[in-house]
Amino acid sequence: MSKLMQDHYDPAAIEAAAQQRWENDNVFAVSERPDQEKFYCLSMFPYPSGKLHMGHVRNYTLGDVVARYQRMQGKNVLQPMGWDAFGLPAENAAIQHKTAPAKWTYQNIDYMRDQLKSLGFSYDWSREIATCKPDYYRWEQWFFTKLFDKGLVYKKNATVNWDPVDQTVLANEQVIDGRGWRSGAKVEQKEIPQWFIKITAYADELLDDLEQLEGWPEQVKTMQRNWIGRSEGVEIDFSVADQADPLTVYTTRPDTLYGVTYMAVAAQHPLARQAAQSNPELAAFIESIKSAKMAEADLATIEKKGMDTGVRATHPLTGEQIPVWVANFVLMDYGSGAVMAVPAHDQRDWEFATTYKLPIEPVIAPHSGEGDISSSAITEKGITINSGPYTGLSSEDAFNAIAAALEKQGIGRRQVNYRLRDWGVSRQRYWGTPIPMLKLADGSSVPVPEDQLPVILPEDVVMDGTTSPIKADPQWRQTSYQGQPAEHETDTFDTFMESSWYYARYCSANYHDGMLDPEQANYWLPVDQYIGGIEHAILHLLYARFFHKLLRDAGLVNLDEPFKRLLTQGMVLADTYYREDAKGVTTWYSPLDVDIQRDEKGKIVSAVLRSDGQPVNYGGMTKMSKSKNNGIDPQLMIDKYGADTVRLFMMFAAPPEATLEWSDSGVEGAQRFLRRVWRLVADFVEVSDQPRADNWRELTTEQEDLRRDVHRTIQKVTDDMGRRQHFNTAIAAIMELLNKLQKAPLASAADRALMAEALDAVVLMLAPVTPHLSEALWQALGHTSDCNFADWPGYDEQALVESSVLIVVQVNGKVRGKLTVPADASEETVIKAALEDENVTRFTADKTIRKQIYVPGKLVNIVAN
RNA sequence: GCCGAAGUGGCGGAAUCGGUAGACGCAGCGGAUUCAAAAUCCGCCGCUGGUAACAGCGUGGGGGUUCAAGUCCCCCCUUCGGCACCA
Repeated sequence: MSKLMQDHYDPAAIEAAAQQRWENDNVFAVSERPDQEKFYCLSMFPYPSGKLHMGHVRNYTLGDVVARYQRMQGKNVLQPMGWDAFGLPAENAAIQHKTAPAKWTYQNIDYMRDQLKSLGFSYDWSREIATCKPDYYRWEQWFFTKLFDKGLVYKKNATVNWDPVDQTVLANEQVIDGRGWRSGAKVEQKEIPQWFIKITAYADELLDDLEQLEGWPEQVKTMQRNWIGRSEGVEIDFSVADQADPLTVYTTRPDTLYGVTYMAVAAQHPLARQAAQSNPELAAFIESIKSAKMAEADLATIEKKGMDTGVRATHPLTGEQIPVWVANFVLMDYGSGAVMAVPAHDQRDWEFATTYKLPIEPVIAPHSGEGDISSSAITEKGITINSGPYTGLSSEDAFNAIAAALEKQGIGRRQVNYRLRDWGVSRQRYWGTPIPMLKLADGSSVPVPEDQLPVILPEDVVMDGTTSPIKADPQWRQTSYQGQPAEHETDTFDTFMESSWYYARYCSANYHDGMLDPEQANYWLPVDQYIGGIEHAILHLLYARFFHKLLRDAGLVNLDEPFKRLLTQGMVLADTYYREDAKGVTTWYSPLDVDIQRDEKGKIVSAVLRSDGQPVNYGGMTKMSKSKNNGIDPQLMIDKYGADTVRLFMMFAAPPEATLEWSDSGVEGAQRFLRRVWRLVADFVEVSDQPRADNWRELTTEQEDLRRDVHRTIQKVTDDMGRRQHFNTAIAAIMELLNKLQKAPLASAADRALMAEALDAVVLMLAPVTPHLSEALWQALGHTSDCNFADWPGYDEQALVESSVLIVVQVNGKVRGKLTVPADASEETVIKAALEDENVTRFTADKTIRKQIYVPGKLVNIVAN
């Protein structure tokens, strides 16, 4: 008999062949088809840092599985890919390698594109975007000038976070623990003119529309709600002696107004500066706290410091004189840069008052009656005390009464406040989109006229390590505006700008007449499934949602939200191993270079470095990182096992949201399974010329059971992949079925028909995860259609019907027996049989039966004592 | 501190709506095949006791609800992620 297919699974050969066909035939390029249901599947695009890491592989495998599954559901699936190509690493690499950021970036893109192709992802490459190309960023510049015209852009001279390593300004949202989120350098304070976009104008909508996002994890929506931080309070004016302007503060607790014992202002507050002019001690103090870290995260943990300015404010209701302090925990940029302090009912104020021996005056009796003002503040609401005419009111009533009184006197206003601040988009970097603004001789700023866009960033530059090449080049800056000399803005945009609208650009990636082709954008949008790391839960996703609303208000798209369903994938971890030398210096070793030793039960007892046979310490499972040398290069794994094996392992080892622990032996197990699938098909193909039954009417009990298993598996895998997105259990179910199929006979015509049906289903169900293998096996099974677009297997309700069921019998909740009964057996019959079970009677013999619980088709519980 | 998620065999994980805890895989052990090895195949595999049938225990800890709890409620511990006194 001739060999119809190779009996050995050779991933390298079949993967290359499949990928070549897909590329040659442009299989995954799509266009709008109004008659077909569309599905837009998007994975967060990568920064082209050099090569793919496992986190990318996981993210893009998840996306590809979803895209391929939806394609097999008959949908018109768009799955694009591109490059978040601007960013600081390119500048650092350029300095290090004495090359230009552009060149480095383009080389990385070329390499990583090949890697993505070698993983078999079904992208429409005709829509590839690189954000550093003028035909992308020109529209971002254009849109910014439109926002300027609408009054949504403004410039302000503001205190900003200065990253001394990256030489750049960071938004507060981008500062983590007082350090730059990318460089890790300690952030300093600096005043620089900045461009801002008014995201706060959309705060309410960004908050309210979260409710529309039913396909988003609740956890992410909660984070965004907290980030926006809407609060309702009152703005109160405190008059200050010898000052025309009052000291204005915002509070959410006007009910505690009678408990104000001091005020606190920021170091940069005009009142503090003025007081410092005649008070050298105060000036020195202000100088000392100005250099301190000012990120909100750090404010929480720094030691609270303050000094009395000598200035006195007047209490708006009692007329009392209140000392004004300068304090290091008050931010000039947040609200008015001043707060009223109520130490009895605010923990921070309490601690500060305790430190500086300031009075603490309780004005609220808490509802619970608990709390001791000598040990901490009482923040609970209650009934007002010591509050003049407002005494005896509930906190809520006091809030309203005091707010009304202040409003009547014109010294207070009810106000909604947000934690969210406007988006500072200026960066002092070179490798970014030039901000399309011109500075005129009179110091004013105007947008670059539309016919002069794009403002092109020169790519052929030399980096000196400190100054941006466009800042260093006076020629580049010079231009004219309406016949007058003008200067280009030399700052560039925050790279979150590019990633805030790329999802929309993909819909008409090659459109030259505008930012978006609204017709194409409105066909594809919204993104039906967005997939990316949980670390983007706030910043990127909030900016992208904001940008979408801006695009909508510009008439470019017509929906409120860009991402319908969101999947946030967990990190990829690996084992860490290290040694510490005599000086306490730690060296980390790659898990690939370490051998594990186990005891007879398989428990790990020691680890040695393969090169010298000496022991190394185990440092636990942590996120793959360069610093711990535990990154596993995806390329090595693809070369060794093939893309399908890597993809299968990634999907099988953990559910998507959980962390994934890398395991070499787990990868081998994945490959073992694929070899078994291959061989089972090969064995079946050997008998493919023998007759098969053409109906399911005359099956034996064994054949019926097997067919039921096949259709149950289809049912489960369909639910797991589509609704639950638990790909690990889908794969487990397929593995389970394969174990049964391997034991099934091929002797009769019915056996062979059954196997043919089962193998078709297995190959198709695996296709989203292991597309190359499935394509090869689909052909081997005699199909001429394209596996990528084959119909997802359906299940036969008839085949699922079972004639008998297993009933668990419990006595007092403990399993004491199992019964197989006809599926249509009555409750009485089942309970009777349960009571007669030999092991059951052992536990009921000397007891009185009190109760019998019957869960149809599942369980009987006999309660006896 | 607050918010969120989680804690299950030697390991990764499963148990989807309160109904057999440990599916599937890894590791391990025993066997077959082999000159031998790899590969492959078959079997065992939560802990304790027992030849076994079976029994007791068991889902971070402690309480509770229920005929029945990994799942629900209360308290506590630990880990991870996010946030940072929000005026």
